[in-house]
Amino acid sequence: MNRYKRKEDCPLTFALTLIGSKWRLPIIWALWKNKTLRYNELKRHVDGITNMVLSQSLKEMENQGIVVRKQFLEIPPRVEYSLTEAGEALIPSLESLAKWGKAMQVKVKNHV
Amino acid sequence: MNRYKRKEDCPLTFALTLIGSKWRLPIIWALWKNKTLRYNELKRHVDGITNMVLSQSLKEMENQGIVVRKQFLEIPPRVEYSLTEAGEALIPSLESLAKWGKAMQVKVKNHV
DNA sequence: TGACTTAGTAAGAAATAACTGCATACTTGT
DNA sequence: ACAAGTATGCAGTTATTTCTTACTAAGTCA
Repeated sequence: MNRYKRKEDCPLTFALTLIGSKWRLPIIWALWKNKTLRYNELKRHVDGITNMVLSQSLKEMENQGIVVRKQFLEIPPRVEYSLTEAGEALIPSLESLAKWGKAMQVKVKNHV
Repeated sequence: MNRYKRKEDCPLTFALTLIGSKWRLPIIWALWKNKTLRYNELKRHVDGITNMVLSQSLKEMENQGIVVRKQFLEIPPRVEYSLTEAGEALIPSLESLAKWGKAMQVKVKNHV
């Protein structure tokens, strides 16, 4: 008895499609901590991410309204990324989730 | 400059490993709504899930301390699943995330 | 001229997650 | 006797994500 005909209609599932893949949280976190980062700076903050995945993710997050891209017409090129208001609105939820995650980590450690 | 040497140490990333895969939220949600469900009942509530994925997920979630399995020695077999306290502690975070997700859904609809 | 910088792109391979279909062993209802 | 319901599990395949290894443009600096 789901409230939603399609799973995609559930706001929670929808939220997870926005932040649930492997690199979304690290990207959001780096932007939150630094407010504004250039492409390669961001890449250095998100350790291990490839160009492919980073540029793809940024493009998607821009379309989804989580991230703003600001391009300067300079050479060498300069592009700055930051969170939108909607992106920042996500932070409290993430902090709440992180708190739960932390408690779970402790529990697992003590149990095993 | 991550605070954690390994990504797995981040409580947030850890939380997502617990709830981020395709069927975790639907399962948790069904158990939250109904408090206690037998295996096949649960399966009917989580529309489209396969036995493979459901039984696998339940086993993992039991190990992770999110779900309790209570087995009755009857014939035909009876097994009841419910959320642990830790599992229920997750609900407020999910509600907060869902609220954000809902706002994002509206935003996307209005924009496109 | 040739190396260096920045912000990406492209194509294919590899890794991971999920699905399909079937099997179990026992009991109740028709 | 036979179908249906109980709680799973396994093998094999497909689908989805992520990674690898290149490569680009335009200008600067030596």
